[in-house]
Amino acid sequence: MRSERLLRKRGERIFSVGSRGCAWRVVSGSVRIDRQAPSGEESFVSLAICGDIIGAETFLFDKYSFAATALSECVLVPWPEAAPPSAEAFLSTLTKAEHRAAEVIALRCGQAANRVHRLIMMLAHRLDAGVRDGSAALQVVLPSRQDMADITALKLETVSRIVSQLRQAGILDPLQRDGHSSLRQFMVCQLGTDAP
Amino acid sequence: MRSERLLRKRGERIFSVGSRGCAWRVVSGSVRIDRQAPSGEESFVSLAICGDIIGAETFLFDKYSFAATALSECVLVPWPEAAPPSAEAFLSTLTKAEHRAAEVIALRCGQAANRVHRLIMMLAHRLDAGVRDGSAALQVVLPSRQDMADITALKLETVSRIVSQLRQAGILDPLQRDGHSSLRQFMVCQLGTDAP
DNA sequence: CGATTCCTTGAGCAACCTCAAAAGCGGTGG
DNA sequence: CCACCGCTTTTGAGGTTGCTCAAGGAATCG
Repeated sequence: MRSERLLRKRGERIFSVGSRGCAWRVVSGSVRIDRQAPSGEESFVSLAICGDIIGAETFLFDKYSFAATALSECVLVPWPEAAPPSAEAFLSTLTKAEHRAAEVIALRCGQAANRVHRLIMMLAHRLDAGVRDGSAALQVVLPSRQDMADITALKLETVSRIVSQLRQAGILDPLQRDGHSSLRQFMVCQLGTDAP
Repeated sequence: MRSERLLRKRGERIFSVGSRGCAWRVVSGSVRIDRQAPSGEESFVSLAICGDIIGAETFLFDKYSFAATALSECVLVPWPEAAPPSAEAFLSTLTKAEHRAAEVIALRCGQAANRVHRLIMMLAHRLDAGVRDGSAALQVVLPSRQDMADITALKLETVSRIVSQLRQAGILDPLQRDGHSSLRQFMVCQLGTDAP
């Protein structure tokens, strides 16, 4: 087994525009993809979560044309895992990326509270609780408020207010860590993404 | 020469979710891509303009997974033109689509006036004036106000107001057609996309 | 335990939305 | 040709939402 598995902490750079490297599959955590404006500043483009492929453009250019940064602690493995990718694998990647892009676009429609709620639902993942209590609990590690703002095209103060609202509404339940309630890690206590 | 060339008027459907067909290259005009929500209603996903490929997912599923509608009168040709597409051609399509997605996402950032202005600049194309006056004039046929609103995540009244502003500011110059100034067809009289 | 960075909360305001009415455009048929 | 219809666009007035600016509190790291 190759040990090329990559681990990045929240906020760490995974790759930058123009550097060399391979494509990766996101095994856990979440990643933001940015493009670089001619001026050099980066702006949010897309989101990658568990199962998504990032950096596929390296097969064509062998340099990354986007930048990738960890939104939460995340694990990546080189892609494709073994043999050179089939045309089908490529197409599957293409269509998956298109669907993800569609979801990301949708995150910028509608009321702020809904947008943030939908983003959180996208990031949340089933918690295989080990316990057999049948309740399909969801857990989520939130990105920084600034990252959430970049994704939803809101301001960080607005996102902060909405996360507070969701907490008060009982939709988000902060995990307890040595007495403190975490600002990042939550249990998600409502299934629908359609808020008022 | 095959006559499979497709011509669609403004507002006409090009293909729908679930129907069979091939991929197309947009030769002229502009196209909106929508996805279908589980509820059945369609929501804007992406934009295709001159040179873009749409419906590439048919190579994998042979059914369209998005819907496409003409934003302005447009011409399409089957893709790939002749031989089965190479892996490179696929990848090129993938990365082009990613770049387009990046631009579309950016159309939902910042102030309304800037967003609309940037959209118009994306849609505008160089007018080979036939005349040798050297001025690289730009021309654009605008989509309906509602379509522009869907793309920029604004409301149609807001888009209408901003188009009026741009007209008054001399950035858009309505083409004259038998005495009337067109609401759709404009000369673009400013190069930068960075408004105040 | 500072120092730094991130997050929260408040107050006031501008931008954008909503609702509504009227005008413009395009087609159809008398 | 004109009258009429439906649809799109424009424009106005007023209300909300989300932004800006600012300050204080919580978390993280050396």
